[in-house]
Order: sequence, then structure tokens, then C-alpha cells
Amino acid sequence: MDSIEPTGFTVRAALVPELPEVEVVRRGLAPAVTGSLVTSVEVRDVRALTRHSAALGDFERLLMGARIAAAVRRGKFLWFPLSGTDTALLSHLGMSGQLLLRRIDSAEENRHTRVRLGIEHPEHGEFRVDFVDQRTFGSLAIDRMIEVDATAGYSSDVTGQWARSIPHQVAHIARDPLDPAFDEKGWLRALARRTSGIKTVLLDQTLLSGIGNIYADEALWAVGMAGTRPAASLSRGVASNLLAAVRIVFEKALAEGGTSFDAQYVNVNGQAGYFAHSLSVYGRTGEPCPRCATPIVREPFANRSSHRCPRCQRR
DNA sequence: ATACACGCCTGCTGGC
DNA sequence: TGCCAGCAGGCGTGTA
Repeated sequence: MDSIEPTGFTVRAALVPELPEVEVVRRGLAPAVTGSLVTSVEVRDVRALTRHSAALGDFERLLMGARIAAAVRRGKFLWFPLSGTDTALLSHLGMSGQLLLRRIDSAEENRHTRVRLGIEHPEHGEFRVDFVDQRTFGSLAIDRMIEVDATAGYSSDVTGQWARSIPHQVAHIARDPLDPAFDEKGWLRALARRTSGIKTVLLDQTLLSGIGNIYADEALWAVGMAGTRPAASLSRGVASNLLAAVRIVFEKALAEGGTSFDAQYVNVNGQAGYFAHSLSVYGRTGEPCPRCATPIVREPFANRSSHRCPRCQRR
């Protein structure tokens, strides 16, 4: 599925969705779903609802006939508040999830479609939204919104009433580094208390959200730091530089991901869900470091992998 | 409070 | 040719 050009730095692949990918999905869906009525709900695989609590009621019944008020994201969580209720349609794409917007009469089919929604927008007309997920780590749910203190903060790209509440399941997730209200000083203080490696801390969604294995490796390469370095050993200045690198990596990926309505239909490969990535170390084992040409190494890390330039990122 | 192992899941790849 | 181990890895849970 993933294809990597052997001589270049650009990867066109359906990699694990992290913050930029989820934000591209959000931007792609927002114009069609905002203000739309949910006209049909088809659950093809109940495993796609593992995040849904039956105690709240039946997923289909709660969603059918609802009107979507907004498309909101924090970190890798994306949700759609439902007008006139204290609930939202919540999504997490997991490892391989996609939310694909199609014309209602589109012939596009995917064998991993787990949930299909029909929606009707008052101006743009009818669409369907397919939740496609090969590895089924992703999930949809109807979740109750809980009020949040203005100072406790909340999410990105939201104004007005939707900034006052957050799905229950997202309450423990920290703001992401693109959120203007992200608490950088608080993050720096948290770093100083951590004995584990900086990469582990970057991946901790309760401290700072949106980073996964790919962008953690990329940001660490950008600042020339090994992920095993104890988090508490970073000076405030170095930690700030690392955070800046995370933001740059994210912004770059966002720019490459496309932000248009049409991006949901067709992308660079003509296959929705794919994404162009310019990666320096992730998945480039044995290839030359873009900075010093030393071969990139892959190392075991917490039951997965880390990619690192052994020269630029000395332990 | 913090740290870390584990299970969940499908499809592809490489070695024998 | 077939079989199987290994890999991709986010997140919630459980344990120390």
C-alpha cells in the first residue's frame, strides 16, 4: 500500500494519521458537514464503534436525524457537535482510519468501509461520509460533551459556543501545539519532571497532543537529538526549540496535505486518503541522512521503531 | 504520580 | 509453492 520513491525524499502513502492528517480531514469535511442533516446511518462493522458506550443509547438512533454543527479537532481526535444536544459524533482514526467524503451517488467502494453516513447540506446537497478503516484501531462514537472552564482550555479552530465543551473521551487529552492556547510553559514544567526519554514524552497525548511515531522522529532529527535523551535533561531553550521543530514539521505536512474541499475527493495519487510526506528519517532506514549522508538506522522503541541519524542524533 | 508492558487488528513482506 | 514470523503502531488498561 505504501510506496516510497527510492531516490527521493517524498513519500506518497497512507501513513498513520497524526495531527496534520486529521486536520486535513477536518478541513476537507467541514464545508460539507457543517449545517448538514444526518439522513442515514449504516454500521457495517460494529468494531468501528468500540469507543461508543451503549449506556448513552443506540449509535444509529442517536445520530439519525441529527444536525451537525461544526467540525472540531484536538490532537488526533475529531468530533462533530450535534445541534440542540449535549452530544457529538466523535472519531479517532487510529492506525488506518479515513473519513471519506463522496457524492451521494458516487460509485466509489472500499472493502474496509465500516460505517457509512448519508448527509444533506442545505446548500451543497447530499453526500455520504464513509468511515474506512483497514486495521480497525479507529472508532466512531456518540459521546457526551462536558463543559470546560475557559482557562482549562480546549481545542483549535473553534470559536463561540463550541469552545465551551469537549467530548468526555477527549477531556484528558492536552491541547496540541498548533492550538494558540497551548500552554508551553506548562509543558516545559512537565518535561522537567519526566525521567523517561524525550520521545516517550513527545508521544504522551496528555502533555501535548497530535504527535505520533512519524513526526516524533522527524522533529527529533530536525533538532539533532536522540529520542532516548532524558526529558528532564533538556534546558528550557532546547525544549522550546524542539517544540518549534514540531510546529514546523506539522505546518510543512499541513501545507503538503492540501486543504481544499476537493482534497477529500482526489489527492496526488487519485486515491483519497493518501498524503504526500517529505520525511527525513522516518521509514528511510539505510538511506542517507539529508544533512550528513550517514545511513539512517532503525532501532526498537517501545514495541515499535525509531528512526535516527546516528551522527546527527548522538545518544 | 509515573513508567511501561500488553492486547487490539489486517495486510504485506521476507526467509526458509 | 506455502507457511509463518515480523512489522506497521495509537490508545486504553493493568500492574508495579
